[in-house]
Amino acid sequence: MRFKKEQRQRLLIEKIEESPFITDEELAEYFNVSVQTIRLDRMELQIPELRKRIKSVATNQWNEKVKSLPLDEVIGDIIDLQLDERAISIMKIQREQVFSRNQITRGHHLFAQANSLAVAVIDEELALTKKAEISFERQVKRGEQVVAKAEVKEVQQDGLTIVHVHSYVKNELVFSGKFYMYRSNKKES
Amino acid sequence: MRFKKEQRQRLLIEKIEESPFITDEELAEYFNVSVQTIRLDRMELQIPELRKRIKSVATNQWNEKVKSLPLDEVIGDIIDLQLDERAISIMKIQREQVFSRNQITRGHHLFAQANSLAVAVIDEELALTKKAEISFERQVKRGEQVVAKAEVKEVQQDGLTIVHVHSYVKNELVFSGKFYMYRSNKKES
DNA sequence: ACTGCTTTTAGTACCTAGTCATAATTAAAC
DNA sequence: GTTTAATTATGACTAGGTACTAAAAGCAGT
Repeated sequence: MRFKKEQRQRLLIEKIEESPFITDEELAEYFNVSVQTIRLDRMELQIPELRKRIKSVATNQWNEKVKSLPLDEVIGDIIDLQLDERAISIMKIQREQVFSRNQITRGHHLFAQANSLAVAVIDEELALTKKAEISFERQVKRGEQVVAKAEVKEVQQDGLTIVHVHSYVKNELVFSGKFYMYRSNKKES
Repeated sequence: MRFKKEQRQRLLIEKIEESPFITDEELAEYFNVSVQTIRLDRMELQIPELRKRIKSVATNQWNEKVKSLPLDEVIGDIIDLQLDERAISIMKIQREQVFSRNQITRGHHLFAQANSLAVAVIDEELALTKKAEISFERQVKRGEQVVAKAEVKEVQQDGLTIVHVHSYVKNELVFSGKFYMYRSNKKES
């Protein structure tokens, strides 16, 4: 039996996402319907024709290659910042940040958000991480919004600064870390 | 004056390389010759038609994307892997990975390399990081090649696995970390 | 069983950005 | 000034569509 419209259209979206270089004819064969049906579906779903899909893949990545370089000096969006005191950033977990098998966020993204927040909160041209103790408290899934809160705990006379970062999804702790930061061009990150 | 054949063909190659999404008609206008001449030129020079050029850009980059997701599942290139024993990966620091001000690698990239190596070394469908203690020993600059070595230190009966990762630039320790990993769908990363 | 509605097919004309082949025109070389 | 090379024109055909019209099939309620 062939699928009915609704399901076919859902599958169509997937199919095209998965392999955008497929013609209407091939799709028609795949779904065992006429070419016209596929075209109606594409129209309803606002899916452009093959050539435009190909072109957009080509141009997107043309642009991405040029573009995707800045943007991530800080991971996540900083929404509050009190230098040398505290800072808050939010980050929504995207598809690219999760393991495809189970949709769980790969740890280094949570670390990156926290670490870059720890860098940002310090009132200095540049701070570098010297050491960190971190703990992943609960799994974070795709689509969830992670709120990271950094607090400067201690500034030693040599500049070493201890920053605590706690990350939450809806008030639930998902990550915590204690970062030992050096100011300016002293040590490492 | 219009160029003569030889020169026009040299420029044609450049032009198409520079902006591969240009039609024969636009090229004809650009060089002030007929469309047919452009087509003859393309034939002589073995340059495929617009649609094939677009498609090849798209497939190239689509493959890269498809490849670079699983390849991105591990940060850096794994060059040695002994499951549940040890693993080595290398990563060359690119422009995008450093602070533009001083060319020092942002910490989360070193962490990401180490963390994903710790995930990879574990002989399980999927491992998640529970906790980590890490230390940035020396600054890493753009262009340097970081060699991360992971060693499985301890596997407890509940599956908790401790992995040590040491990262080097030319035999000099730049990063070290102790990762507490859970196997499969137990806790967090 | 018949009506009314949605869904699916079919068919036509037209489009873009080409290919391939042939012929005619123009420019350059000797 | 003729020959050769380069350019342009012309017509037929292609893939992968759009846009539109119209017929047929499927089904749901009465």
